[in-house]
Amino acid sequence: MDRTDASLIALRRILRATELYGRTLARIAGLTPVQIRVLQIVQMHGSTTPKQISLQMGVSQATISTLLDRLAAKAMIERQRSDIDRRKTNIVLTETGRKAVEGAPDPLQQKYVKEFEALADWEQAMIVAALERVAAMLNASAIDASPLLDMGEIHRPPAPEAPQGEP
Amino acid sequence: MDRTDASLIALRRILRATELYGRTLARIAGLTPVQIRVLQIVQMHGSTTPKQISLQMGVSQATISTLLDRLAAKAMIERQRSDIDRRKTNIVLTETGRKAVEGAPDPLQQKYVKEFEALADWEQAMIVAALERVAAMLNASAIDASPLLDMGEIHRPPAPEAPQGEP
DNA sequence: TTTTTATAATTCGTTAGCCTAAGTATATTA
DNA sequence: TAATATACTTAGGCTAACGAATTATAAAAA
Repeated sequence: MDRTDASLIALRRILRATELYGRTLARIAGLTPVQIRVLQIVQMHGSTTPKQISLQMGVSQATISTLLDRLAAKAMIERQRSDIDRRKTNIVLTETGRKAVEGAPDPLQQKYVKEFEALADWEQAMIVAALERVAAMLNASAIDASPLLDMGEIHRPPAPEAPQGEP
Repeated sequence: MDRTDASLIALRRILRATELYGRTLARIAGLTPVQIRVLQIVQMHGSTTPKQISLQMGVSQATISTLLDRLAAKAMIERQRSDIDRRKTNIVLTETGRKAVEGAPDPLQQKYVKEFEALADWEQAMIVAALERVAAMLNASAIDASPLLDMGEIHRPPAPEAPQGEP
C-alpha cells in the first residue's frame, strides 16, 4: 500500500478515535466536549475574556457567549466585569467548575498517556518528531498554532486567583 | 519539556487544524463536514444502508436518517427500498452527489498529501510508523478499524452501479 | 401456521453548537 | 466633541446529535 494512503488512514483513525471517545467521556462528566474545552481554556489562563476563548477555539464570539451562558447556568463559570476596560468581561472558574474540569478526564490524556509513557525512549522521541512534523504540515497555512501550545500543559498547578490581562 | 506533553500538544494541533480546516472547506463545497463524510461513505460502498452508515460514523440511526433527508433534499443521494429485505433502504449517490463528493476536496487529503509526498523516503516511513503507533494506542479498546481503513482509498475509481449487500 | 421477538428505518421532540446580523456599552482617535 | 473601533450580548435560524415511539418486515418459537 501507498505510504500516503497509510498515513492518511492512520490520521483518520486518530481523528475518529478521539472524536468518539471524547463524546463518551463528556457524557460521563455531564458536559459536552466543547464545554469541557472551554473550561480547560479558562482554567489554564486563570481568567480570560470571551474574545480570547473564541480566538483560541476558532469560533465566533457569539458562540462563546451562549456557551458561557450555559456554563454559568451550571455554575461552572462566573462573569466578572473588568475594572480596567469595562467593555471586557473576565471569565473565571467557580469552585464547581474547577472540580469539574479537573475531574473530567481529557480524552487524549486519559486514553493515551499511560501507553505512551510505557514506550521505549527512542520510540517516544520518534513519535514526537513525527507528530510535530504532521502538525506542522497541516498547520502550514495560516492557522495560528501558538494559542494551542498552551493546551498541553494540563498538569499545570491550579490557576492562581489573579486574572491575567489586568496586571 | 516533557515528551508526553510534547506529543499531546502536537496531537491537539493536528485535531485543531483538521477541524478548523474541515469547516472552511465544507463551506466552500456548500456542504457541512458531516455531510461530506456521509457522501464519501456512500461512494466508497457504491450503495449502503443507513444502518451501515451509522455504524461507520458512530452515531445513531436517527441522526443518519435526518442527515439523509437533507442530502436527499439537495438531490445528492437517493433512497431505494431493498427488494431482498424490504426493511432496508439502499442509499445511492445521484449524479449530483457523485460530482459533489469528487469535487469536494477532502480536508486531510488536500492539505496534507502534497507536503507529505515531498518528504524524504525515510521520513515518510517514520511518520507512517509513528501515526500507526499512536492510532493503535488510541484505539486500544475495541473501536473497529476496518471500515475506516476504506476511507483512505479515496482515489478509488467511481463506485459501480451494483449495490452491495444484495448479491 | 400463528405468535413472538428482533431488526431497519423513520418521525418527533429536545438540546447543543454554530453562524450572521443587530444592538449596547465602552474606548480611542481625529 | 464626534466618529470610529472594540467587546460583548441578543435574536433568529440552521445543522447535528440523541432517546423514545412507530411502522414495516423478517426470523424464531410455539
